[in-house]
Amino acid sequence: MRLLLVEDEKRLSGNIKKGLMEQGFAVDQAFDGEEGEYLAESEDYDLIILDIMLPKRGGVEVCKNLRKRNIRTPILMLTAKTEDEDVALGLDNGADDYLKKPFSFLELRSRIQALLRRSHNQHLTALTLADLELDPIKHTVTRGGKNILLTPKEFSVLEFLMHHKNEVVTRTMIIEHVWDYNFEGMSNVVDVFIATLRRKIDKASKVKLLTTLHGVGYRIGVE
Amino acid sequence: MRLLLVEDEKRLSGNIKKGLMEQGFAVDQAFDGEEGEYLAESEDYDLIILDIMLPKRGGVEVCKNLRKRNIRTPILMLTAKTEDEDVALGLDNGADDYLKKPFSFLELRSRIQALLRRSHNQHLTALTLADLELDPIKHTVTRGGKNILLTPKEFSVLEFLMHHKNEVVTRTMIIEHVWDYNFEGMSNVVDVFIATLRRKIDKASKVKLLTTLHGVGYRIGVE
DNA sequence: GAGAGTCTTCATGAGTCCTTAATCTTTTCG
DNA sequence: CGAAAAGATTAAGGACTCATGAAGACTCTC
Repeated sequence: MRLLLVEDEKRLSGNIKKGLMEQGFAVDQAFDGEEGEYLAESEDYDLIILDIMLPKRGGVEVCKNLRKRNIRTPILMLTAKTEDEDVALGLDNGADDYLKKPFSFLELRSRIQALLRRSHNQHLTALTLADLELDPIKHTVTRGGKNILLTPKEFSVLEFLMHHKNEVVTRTMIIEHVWDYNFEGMSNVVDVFIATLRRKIDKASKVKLLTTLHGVGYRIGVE
Repeated sequence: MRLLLVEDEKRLSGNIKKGLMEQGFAVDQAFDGEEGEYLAESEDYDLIILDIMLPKRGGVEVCKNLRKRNIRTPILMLTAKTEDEDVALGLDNGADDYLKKPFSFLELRSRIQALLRRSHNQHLTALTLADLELDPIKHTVTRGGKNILLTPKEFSVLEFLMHHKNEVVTRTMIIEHVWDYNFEGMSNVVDVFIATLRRKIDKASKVKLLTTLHGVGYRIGVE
């Protein structure tokens, strides 16, 4: 799950990012409106968290511009208490929800999940494929009832694959959704993670779920 | 003892939370009806304090929806004096008691305790996991029959973990729930408390109940 | 306002995970 | 078939994350 956080207070931004990463989100940060808008346009996020008071370009304007260009990613606005009129303005200009500062992480999390539920409709429920099950809330994976321990990145990769079960997924798609945009190395990271996932998920079972599409990418699904 | 507080006036909500935490309750806050209902459904509380006038979804409706889904957690409604008809409506829809604003903290506390006493008589609430037992009413913890002395914070952390046994719990979740922090000052307090709990609970026993999920958080449960 | 108990921060060493790179295997296509 | 490209697999370092002891800060009680 990929998320853009546009917030200029570095300390707050860092803490939010940390909390969300613990939940398994990949988080990109922008520290002013211009940068935020640019990223929101060029990358593909599941959700945008947008502060209203921002250097260079205000949150409301960013929001408006994005909607104008037909980018429909859910937007959650952050506002200080003195910016009440801006909230209304933001909602008028295409924001989906707002949260007043200061807020707790619990609040933020439940807003995010509400928005994701509304847009994707799926990200909350357990993902299953044959006897493989991935529960994004409990953060657990089982195959045939047996618990499988995955590292955070392994979990994210698998989650992404499961969201696209029976579809072809390219390496670039995986990189773009699981890693944040700071990632530069054109390497075989993905291959390595696929290998690990195969070892942990497919090795013990006769039915192999992970298949390679030579020259294209990977696919998870029953043959 | 876990408690959900659904109240949109941030100042009032903050004060109530603070007072209740001093009494040893763990308090989660929600600031509108939607969020409150979501939390009440997904978490497991001993009591819900529910304001009637709420943004997005009124208290009466929340109450009704929860009962419809068979959630029987005791509900204490808060009402302004002008909302007399709503009180009746609320009680009809499954609320257990109400309190008129403004109220003193003493009043609130005695209502809460009355409700808790009533519900706890109906089903016993000690949390158990293998030979570990935590009694939120007596405020005691035993492992293998042996009494274990915990400080208040240690007790709260353990209680939170026990409510989510076999689930992954992130540091942020623990901080949010046990401490009255927002985001500022994420330190390694949680790590330290986990270490202490390990020493007091797991050290003497062969079966270790507390496990670390690297990069994610902690989990209590038998492997 | 001294002292006990509790909470929080800090520093260090231990441990795990991520990434890269190098080598081996499979697939593709002339 | 055989060469070249793509993929699989493994191992090692460096980066990041945790565990824990100890010291300092705080809080309550007397």
